[in-house]
Amino acid sequence: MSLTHAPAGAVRQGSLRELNLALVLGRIATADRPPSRADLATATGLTRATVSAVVEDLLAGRLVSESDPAPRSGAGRPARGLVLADQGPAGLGLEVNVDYLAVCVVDLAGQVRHRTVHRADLRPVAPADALARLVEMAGAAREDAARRGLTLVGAALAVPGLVDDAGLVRLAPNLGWRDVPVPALLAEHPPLIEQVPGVPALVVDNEANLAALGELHSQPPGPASFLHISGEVGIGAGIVLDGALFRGVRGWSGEIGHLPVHPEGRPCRCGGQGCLEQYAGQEAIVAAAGLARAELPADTATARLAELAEAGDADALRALHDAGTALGVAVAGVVNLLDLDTVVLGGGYAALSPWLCPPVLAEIGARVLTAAWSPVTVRPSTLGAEAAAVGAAGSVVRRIVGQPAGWLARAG
Amino acid sequence: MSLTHAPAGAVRQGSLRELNLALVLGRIATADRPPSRADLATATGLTRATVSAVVEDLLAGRLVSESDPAPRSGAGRPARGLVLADQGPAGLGLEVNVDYLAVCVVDLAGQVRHRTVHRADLRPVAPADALARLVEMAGAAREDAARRGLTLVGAALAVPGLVDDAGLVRLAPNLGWRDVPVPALLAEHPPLIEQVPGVPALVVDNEANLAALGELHSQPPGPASFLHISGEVGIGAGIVLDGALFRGVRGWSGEIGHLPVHPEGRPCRCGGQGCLEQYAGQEAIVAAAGLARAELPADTATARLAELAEAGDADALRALHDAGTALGVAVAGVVNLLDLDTVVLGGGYAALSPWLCPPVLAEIGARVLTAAWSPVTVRPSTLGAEAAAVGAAGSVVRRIVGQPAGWLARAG
DNA sequence: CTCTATTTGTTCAGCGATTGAATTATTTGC
DNA sequence: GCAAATAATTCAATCGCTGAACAAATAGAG
Repeated sequence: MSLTHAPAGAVRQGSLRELNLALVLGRIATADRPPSRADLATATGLTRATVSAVVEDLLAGRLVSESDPAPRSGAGRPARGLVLADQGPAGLGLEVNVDYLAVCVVDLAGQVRHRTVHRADLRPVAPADALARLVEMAGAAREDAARRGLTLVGAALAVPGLVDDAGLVRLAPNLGWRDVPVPALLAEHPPLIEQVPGVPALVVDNEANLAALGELHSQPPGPASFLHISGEVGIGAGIVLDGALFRGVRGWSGEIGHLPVHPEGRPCRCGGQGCLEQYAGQEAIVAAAGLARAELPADTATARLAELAEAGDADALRALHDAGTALGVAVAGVVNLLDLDTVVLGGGYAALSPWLCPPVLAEIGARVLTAAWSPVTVRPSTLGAEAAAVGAAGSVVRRIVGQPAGWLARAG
Repeated sequence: MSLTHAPAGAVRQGSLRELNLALVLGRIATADRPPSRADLATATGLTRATVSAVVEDLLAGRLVSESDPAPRSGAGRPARGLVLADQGPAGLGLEVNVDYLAVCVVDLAGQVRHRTVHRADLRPVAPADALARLVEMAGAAREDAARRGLTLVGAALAVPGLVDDAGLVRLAPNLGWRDVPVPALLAEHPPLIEQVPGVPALVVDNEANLAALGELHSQPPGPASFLHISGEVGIGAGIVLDGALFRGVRGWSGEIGHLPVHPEGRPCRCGGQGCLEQYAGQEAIVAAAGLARAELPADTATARLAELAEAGDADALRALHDAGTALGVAVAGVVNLLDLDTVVLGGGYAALSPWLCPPVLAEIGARVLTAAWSPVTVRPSTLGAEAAAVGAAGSVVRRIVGQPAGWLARAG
């Protein structure tokens, strides 16, 4: 049933204002032009009187600011446009990946206001040391943010692996992490975050999930429902349904890399056989293209593949076509199951999408029952390499936009 | 982001009462024992004063009634228990399937209060005639319901095929239906439904979706997230996520029958190759068991298979094992993707589950990365053959429970 | 240049719904 | 029979939305 879900708990007097604060702020956030109070009233169904009162709260809390009057034709008192404040709360995005550390700061409007990437092979580094370096970068990010009038209200860390509810990294195979208690390790450093009710100080999540969120909130915003596939050494997917990330019962959704595409095919390190990862993972493509593993650091493998394909190298083109076909088989299954109309190729796949998209689309066309009535779009990610860090930071500020009352209670 | 979603529109004074009516009624519906007003107050976080006022509205609207005081030990004034009324609004469930028509009436509490099944081969019958028979059965159901004090407030029709938003049956291959405008055909008959704000008079939906909803609201209620697989001639799945049916972008989710399990295997009538349906569909199992298609009407095929397997017939056991393995490959993919912890085998699979579950579980164990940490349950459906009709009727009354204000506005 | 139409935004009395404390109701146990 | 305990109701106070009137600011007509 797709009913409008009622809030879980009791609805009291104050909830009313909380909900309308979120409603109006959300409208301001998603509008394509700075809306006036009158625009907001007609868009939300509230009276202008209520919108004025709500906006007054938002202005007082410095979540929105008035912009120059938008040029408008016709008579009447000119409107004052409302935009998300470029100062105030901001989100801290952190990412630990196989070959880099990334930190970024995203403001309310979703703009990336700070970004640092530190390239290094993290596999030989102990988790505590990797996190210590990240905290150092985050400290510098916080100072830079403060100079811009931004306050960090929460952090999200992207990790290429399975994370449980408590933030414990159960397994990050390509990083060599196992049962790493990230929150406990980070708690040993001085806090960088100003706590706000309703915003967790630290969220640890799968890199593919956060990259999908980044895509959802990118400019222009992605569709409400799509599948975002991060093709790295492993293959992870973030599933966005109706504008929300679907995490699964335990938060371990999106393991598309282990969808069986050749059930009696190559054995996989997961214990299964014929998993997608064995046919469309980075190592599989590199091997199929005839490139020796040794001469290629992980972070240049896709770039080298793209170069070769661009130059018309037959082995590389065949390898990419085969990988795209395997990917297409898996994607066709997902589309049949979930009836999605958009598939985004991210991570290492983004740069390879000119060669991957055609075979993926071919498999979808052949295997998806409903493709005849409704076309499926397959496109590369709009965000760059550190999409997960941006998505992580964005997920923090989205909480403020979704529940502004917490911030307002703090800021008075 | 798993935020509590705010209602889409403006939140006004009246919404407050609407939301709390739904909150309290929902609590009454899901409680295992009739709760008192005081119980509801502590459970919801509302004050007893508010709960009393809300309950008064619900009693006046005959959505709940007071039950005998629940036996309780200790001092104090005895509580008056509150239960969903066994009179008042009810849902009409309709089902057109290959070999039967079914009609049922479900009351607020989810009890099936009326049920009629008419067995017949519907394939040679024109859609309009099939629907006319169904309407005749529904008329009798309404009279029976009225005698029990029940008012039909909405109907849902289950069809084994693809249905679009407007209720047009795009394609029901096993029934031979194509582009059947069900709402228009039903509009030619006198209405059976008393319109209530917020409850659509007629919803047409896929049989697998509605069967999954039936399982969700069965006694005892199913888990909040699970996959329900209806194994008939085709194989459809209903995906329940966080207590809500996931329908996909266009309402065509759950086409699990066309998940590729042997990408270069048998051609499928969908145009793809190696679809699950070719290995675990009813016809495939029957053929693999060496049973001639002609001697078996569709509705007895699974019964006959179960008989043979029970008797130890080697061909039947092998056919079921192979089908279960194919099903397990597909299910393992779904579990990897969505991280579900429960899979329900319904429809024709329910009776065959003693032989299907073991190979399905084996494939899950071998292929699901996270199975080691979190076991996946595979079990047969608790509802019987006409699960879709019950789920359809249940989906109607769930709307009343979710939005009682509409009914109360009507009933004064 | 002035007047009118038009649109924006604010002010304020009224009202519905929740709250919290006090009150009433009803039973158990001493 | 009385005190303790639990259930449910009553009522003034309060919070936040509404609707209408009003003030502000501009374009266009004459």
